[in-house]
Amino acid sequence: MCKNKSTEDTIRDAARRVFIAKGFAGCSSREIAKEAGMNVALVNYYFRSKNQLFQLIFHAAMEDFFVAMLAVFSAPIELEEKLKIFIANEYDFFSKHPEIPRFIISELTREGCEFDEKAAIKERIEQTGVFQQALAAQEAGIMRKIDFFHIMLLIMSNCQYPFMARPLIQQIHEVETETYQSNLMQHKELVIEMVMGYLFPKNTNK
Amino acid sequence: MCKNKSTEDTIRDAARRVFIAKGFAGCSSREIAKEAGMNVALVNYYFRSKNQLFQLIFHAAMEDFFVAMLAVFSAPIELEEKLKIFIANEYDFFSKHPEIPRFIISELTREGCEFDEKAAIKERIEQTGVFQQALAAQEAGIMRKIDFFHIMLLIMSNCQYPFMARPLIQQIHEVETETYQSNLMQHKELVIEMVMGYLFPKNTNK
DNA sequence: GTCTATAAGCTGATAGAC
DNA sequence: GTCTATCAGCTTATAGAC
Repeated sequence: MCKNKSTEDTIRDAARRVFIAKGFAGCSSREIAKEAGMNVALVNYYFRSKNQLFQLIFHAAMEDFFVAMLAVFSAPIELEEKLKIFIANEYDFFSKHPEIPRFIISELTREGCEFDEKAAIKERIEQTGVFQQALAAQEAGIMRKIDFFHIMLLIMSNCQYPFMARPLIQQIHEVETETYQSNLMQHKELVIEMVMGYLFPKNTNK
Repeated sequence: MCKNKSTEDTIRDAARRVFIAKGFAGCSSREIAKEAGMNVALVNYYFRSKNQLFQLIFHAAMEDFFVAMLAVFSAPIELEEKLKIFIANEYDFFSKHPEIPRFIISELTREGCEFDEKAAIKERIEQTGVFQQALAAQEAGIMRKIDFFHIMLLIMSNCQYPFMARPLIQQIHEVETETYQSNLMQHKELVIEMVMGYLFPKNTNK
């Protein structure tokens, strides 16, 4: 009901938009202030420095990114169904936030982007029990025996790249952005079929 | 035999390294000059402006990128073999130039990066005849009937993302860069198996 | 909390000496 | 061709008035 966002929140939201669109190096504090309808002094009053504001936005983006992944892994369902839903969820999430994968990868590549700390992503994935579930499925002969590294990379490649690469693919295929997006909805089904077919090969000898 | 590169070439090579590592917004003309062991005035003497130098580097990178793709498409070999070699070649190329996909996608995303012009990638792919080859294979029932858009996106996702996402994947899996690179060599085989298996389903009923 | 004014430094680009 | 010196304009960040 409170339509009046605080100054702090207004700046934070503007910063998120600008940083995600242009990256840390691609924008100035003044640009963020302008986007928020404020002035530079206010940005530094609330967040001390451009870098500190950036860390805030970046860590929040990483958190959203991983939370979207972890939620499904924790669900008490069969592995095959779980991975299927996982892929579908990733497509839904990135349809709403298509810039996130490029933003995260670009900024992690940039020197001076501290992020060794906390996170501990692997631990958090382990805690969902999905590793053991995969191992069990592999032992039972249901799932192809490949390392979790490859499984994750496979899925992430096919879920994230299509959103990151839109400008490049459009350069090649000369389709409108709307057409591109609807093509990705088809691509999702195709990815599910291919990845699941590969990870869970059915010996269809009746 | 001529070990003395010209000043122009020295600056161009330095610019390539710096631009590809840090992006247009992430570096200054002075930094490029310093990397080349020159001063700013020389950079602008030979290339007029930072932006003009960037366009030169970027267009050359795009050209290398697409030439690496097109070479295989033109070969007079069977489609299945062709795509297999294509994937292997992409992995070889990106092993040597792992920053290229991220560089191209990041800069194409940046506003102010002109590149609608020339290129005409689609035409150049069409001229290799690989489209028709795919259509023929689909008509003959050898190849799964999906649009070339999806085939390309599938292959590019699985060939480019693993190189772009190294910092992110290392964040998750906590492996050394050397280990990561050797994992990608395994991943190549896995990608070939999965993609080829999906595109060319064999009804193994003997 | 919010503003203007200002600090000190970096930026792209050029003029002019050699 | 190569250099130093310099330009106007932008950058991050802060000091001080209100």
